[in-house]
Amino acid sequence: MIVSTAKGESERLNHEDDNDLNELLILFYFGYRTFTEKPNQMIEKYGIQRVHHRILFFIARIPGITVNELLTVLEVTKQALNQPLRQLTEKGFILHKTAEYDKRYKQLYLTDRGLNLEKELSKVQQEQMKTIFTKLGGNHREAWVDVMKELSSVRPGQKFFKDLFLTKTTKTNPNNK
Amino acid sequence: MIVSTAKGESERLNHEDDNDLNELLILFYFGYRTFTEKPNQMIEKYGIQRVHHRILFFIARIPGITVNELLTVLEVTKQALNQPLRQLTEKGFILHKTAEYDKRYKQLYLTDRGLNLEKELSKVQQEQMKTIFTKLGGNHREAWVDVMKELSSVRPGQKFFKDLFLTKTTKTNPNNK
DNA sequence: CCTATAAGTCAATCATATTGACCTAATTTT
DNA sequence: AAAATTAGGTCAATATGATTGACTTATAGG
Repeated sequence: MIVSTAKGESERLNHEDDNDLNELLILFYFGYRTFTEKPNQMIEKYGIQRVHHRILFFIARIPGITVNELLTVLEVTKQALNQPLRQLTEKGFILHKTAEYDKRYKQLYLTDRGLNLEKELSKVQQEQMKTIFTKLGGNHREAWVDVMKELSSVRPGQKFFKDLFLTKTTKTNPNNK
Repeated sequence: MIVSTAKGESERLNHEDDNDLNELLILFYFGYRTFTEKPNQMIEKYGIQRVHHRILFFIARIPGITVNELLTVLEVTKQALNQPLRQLTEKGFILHKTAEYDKRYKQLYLTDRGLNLEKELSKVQQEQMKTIFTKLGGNHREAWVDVMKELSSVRPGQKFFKDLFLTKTTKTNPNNK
């Protein structure tokens, strides 16, 4: 059973009797909801949603990413990306420049407004997790991250992001052309 | 950066230089996708989706749960639950009995077919996570579960589930009436 | 010139979910 | 016994996020 404790001492629950593995779906379903709840509330007033936050997140980490690269990272179709991208542009959170090395490519960047919002959203999520890691102490952060990385690392979008990040943040020309 | 490793030895990444907290959204977004991918593929052939799996999951853990209780656990409206519930009944995965203690209540149960499917789905998810926990070793499972429980425990649906589980699995009469 | 690629768009459809209104049946309250 | 409440169901409209498929424009390159 998942039982929350008020006392710090009994923080570590009985992991033997208690079959952790029987309630994995609960941990992911509710965990994900908690993780996205605050950012969702914050962006609501701008008329944007989860998908827009994800887009801001990735453009923030790979400035100059192209449309095709972004949809490969997100593992969605261009039709799914097109509208939210246009909305973010209209609302002044992102801008795009035609690539000099190839005018077919559109490179995406955050505006100051976009940078500020993305920072706020990331900050809230980071502090929420930091609070938990601090409370639990020990190697909880490292262990949790290790497990989540194992899950993430098998995704094509994550792998593509990794490669992009390594090249785009170390070279001037985004496509090595 | 999130970088997967092939070598077991270098499994534990550098958590100091590497700012884990800067890529939390990636861990959740891709992690959740990996966790749900296999069950999604398995249930596709029955014409059911994620929401149906969640329903099967909770009925399996609280047999005899009523419709209102279930939608409180899932944190959705009755309109959102109604159709998938009907589909699961039509496809022979669940059945409902009118409660003897109050004929307004409909108690939900899995059929043998539903029980089998739910077991298969849970098994796949459990084995996927077990593989990771075994690979990483140490206290990775306990630590990961602790963190996810912290996130989950704040949700009203999780709290309600916890209470339901404690009463429904220890008493004959589901509503203590 | 031909072909491929990047980006955009239109249309139809699906899955998931919401708010709001309204209904029936059963139970509880007054 | 009548009135109010509760559990469950349903209809309609709408929103969000996504898909497949078809088609267009602009650019690049052999």
